[in-house]
Amino acid sequence: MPELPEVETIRRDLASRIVKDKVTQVEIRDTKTVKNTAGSFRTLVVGKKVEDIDRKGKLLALELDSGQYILVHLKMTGQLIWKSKHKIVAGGHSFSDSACNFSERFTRLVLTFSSGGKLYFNDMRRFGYVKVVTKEEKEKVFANNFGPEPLTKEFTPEAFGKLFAKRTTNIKALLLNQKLIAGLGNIYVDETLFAAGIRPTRRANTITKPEIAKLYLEINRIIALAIKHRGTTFYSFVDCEGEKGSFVHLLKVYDRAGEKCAKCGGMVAKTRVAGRGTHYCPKCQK
DNA sequence: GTGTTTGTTATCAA
DNA sequence: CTTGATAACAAACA
Repeated sequence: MPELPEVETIRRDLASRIVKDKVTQVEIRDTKTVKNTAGSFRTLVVGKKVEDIDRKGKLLALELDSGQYILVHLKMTGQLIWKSKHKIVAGGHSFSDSACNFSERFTRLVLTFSSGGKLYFNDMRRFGYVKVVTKEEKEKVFANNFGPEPLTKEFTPEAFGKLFAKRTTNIKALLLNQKLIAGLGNIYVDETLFAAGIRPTRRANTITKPEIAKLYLEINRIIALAIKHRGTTFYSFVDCEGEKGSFVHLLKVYDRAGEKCAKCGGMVAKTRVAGRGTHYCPKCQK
């Protein structure tokens, strides 16, 4: 499940590899993945150079030298894998580094670049998508669909605190809402609530000022730490070289139901909150 | 065959 | 208009 730290890892790695490179070929293997018609996607992308890669929350935006953007959302099982020229064996369907777990079984789209490298969009579940949009559309999506993002100057304690005042929804649903805070998903919501000692079921307007302050700090701390560890690999997340993220080893509650709580030695519980599997310590989290 | 996994949106209700 | 709650989607795996 790529959340902010995973998508940021991909953004950084991919930018160092494909910025200033030009798309020479587009291979659409699954038309559902591409939100434009196949013909227009090809026309809008082939011959264009990637100028930069932007991101908001979990959404990537590849800026083209045409001024347009390729929006890329990985949803649950999407992957962006880069194979430079020297890693591609002639024919393009097998790779010199076969030890890595790359498979084209779920490849939905392949972009070939001037450098000879190829970018693979893999997505087992087919929730993810790519979509070419104008600069105006990209800016509208970034502005309207996302609240402030952790670790940015828009994410202030004041802005964060305001979210709680009149809301009666549970804190977990609030943190998962991308329009309120950009980038958190199921894993990091469970982890930040554990770190802050708050139960996922607590109503937002019952969270105290000190708890909000603590949660604010923990969100920034955990997201920064997870980026440093190149994200969490659960099912299918890998970076653009096919490598797993190591934050999975630092998870305190996610997928640890029945194990000992790292703080109190009690047992981590699992329930369902906001329609999602939810992990927490009944003793530490009030 | 069944239940489980989750990011996002549609839909309906209040 | 805002907010909230829930289902639905997709597909593989145990």
